[in-house]
Amino acid sequence: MQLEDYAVLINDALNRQETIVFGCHCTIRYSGRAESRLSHGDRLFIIKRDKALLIHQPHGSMPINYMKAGSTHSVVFLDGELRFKAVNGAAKESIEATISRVHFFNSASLQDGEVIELVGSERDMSDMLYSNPEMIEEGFTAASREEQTKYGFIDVFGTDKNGVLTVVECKRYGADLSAVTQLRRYVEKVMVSKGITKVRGILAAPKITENAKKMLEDWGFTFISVKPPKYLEDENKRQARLDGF
Amino acid sequence: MQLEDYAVLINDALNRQETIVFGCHCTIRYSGRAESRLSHGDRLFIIKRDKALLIHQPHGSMPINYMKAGSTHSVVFLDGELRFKAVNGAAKESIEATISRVHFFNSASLQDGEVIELVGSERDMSDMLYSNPEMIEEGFTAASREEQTKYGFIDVFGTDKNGVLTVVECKRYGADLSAVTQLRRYVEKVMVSKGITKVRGILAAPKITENAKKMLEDWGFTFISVKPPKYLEDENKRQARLDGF
DNA sequence: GGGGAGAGATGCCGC
DNA sequence: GCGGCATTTCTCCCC
Repeated sequence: MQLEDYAVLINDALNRQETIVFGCHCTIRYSGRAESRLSHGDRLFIIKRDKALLIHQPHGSMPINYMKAGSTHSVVFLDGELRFKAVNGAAKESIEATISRVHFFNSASLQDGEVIELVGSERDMSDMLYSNPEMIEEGFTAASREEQTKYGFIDVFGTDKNGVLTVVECKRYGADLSAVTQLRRYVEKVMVSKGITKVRGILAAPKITENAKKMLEDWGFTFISVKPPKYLEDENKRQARLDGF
Repeated sequence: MQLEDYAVLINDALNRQETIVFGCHCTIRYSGRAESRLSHGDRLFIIKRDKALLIHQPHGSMPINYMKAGSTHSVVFLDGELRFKAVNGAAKESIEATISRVHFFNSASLQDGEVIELVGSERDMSDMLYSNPEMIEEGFTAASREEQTKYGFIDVFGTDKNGVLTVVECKRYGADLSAVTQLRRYVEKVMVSKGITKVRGILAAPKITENAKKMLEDWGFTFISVKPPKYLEDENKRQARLDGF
């Protein structure tokens, strides 16, 4: 297979809306929101049926260059090399690659309409706390859950055992300074909206950094250690127990 | 090629540290920080030489499941299907896929030691402002740039024409509420550290949301519209000018 | 389409 | 390793 033959192969596959994968030796230039150059090396190109483009180096998790779905791709053979060009008009972005060798190539009409089911998000965490307010604090009453209240996107909003309005902010990961400032912003908004000065803030997360804890305490807020729920893990544990018998 | 033959192919390629790509019909389960399930459909599997795993649906920019570099992968043929398993981090995370058909397969020893050159980051933006303080304000004097001052990671720190201490926070994208709270946090930290009450805050970004602008003004801070630098674009423009003659 | 916030965020750099 | 923060963040949801 000659290098120029891949131009036909790629353009045909693009027209057929196939998923395209090829490994090649190339240089790459990107221009758009930022700009980048990448000198000679082996990379993996992926073009999906929705015309999303991913260019990967042979290491690392993230694409080294990419373009969103709805882009326009073309390949021409010129001066003994393939000139690949991707353009996203809406985003005013473009990628140009000069390909001097193709190591392998494949394309196929992949079909997949499935949507992933994911458990353990922050939303699941706030659902859990809303349904089990005693996990927040003894005597806590949950009033609203991740609803667009006029106070903002508050995860859980309610009153403590003393009837004090309380904002609960959930983080599925370790809480940092920005989590505290976010909570602070919500608490201040509730205070201004309600015209009151006593509003509590609770940060619920698996853990919290030292600096964030200090800032939290400076503002009189409370930290509670909560992990996001994992149904499948619970299933596995139950299964393990059953298997034990 | 029989389905079971791919087990040998994949395991051999793993041992040779090749970059592996294959399209297949499968179901996927993930368990780790969160948990997920994905029912039958066609997907693209990528395993890199550093053992990073990416699983893509035939649409969208992001992998539907993934595992970081340094994972352990294995494939066995069982009950007429391929059982793929990836494990990482002392078995804290794992992906299991049941593959009922392989549409295509490729592996190759891709080599690439190049590092991308990228222009237009926030760092480039703060460099630009530090070197050209008149872009911030007439009469501005820049004292430090993105240094680990005892006040935190302040992008540009200096004094305005009246000698008032000023914190400049850069955003390469549109500034939002969290950008304002970040600036606020730095300003407050400088005020406490220096024991003074008059510290200015300037937010430098291409644009700012309406709510963020309101909060900024409530706090007496200033917004200036600055875009991140793009050398290549400048080059192109210069080239276009030259071509015009 | 803009705004706001999460993500199995990831990756980078500094201490 | 943790911490703090940018990212060509991307994606989703809601107004």
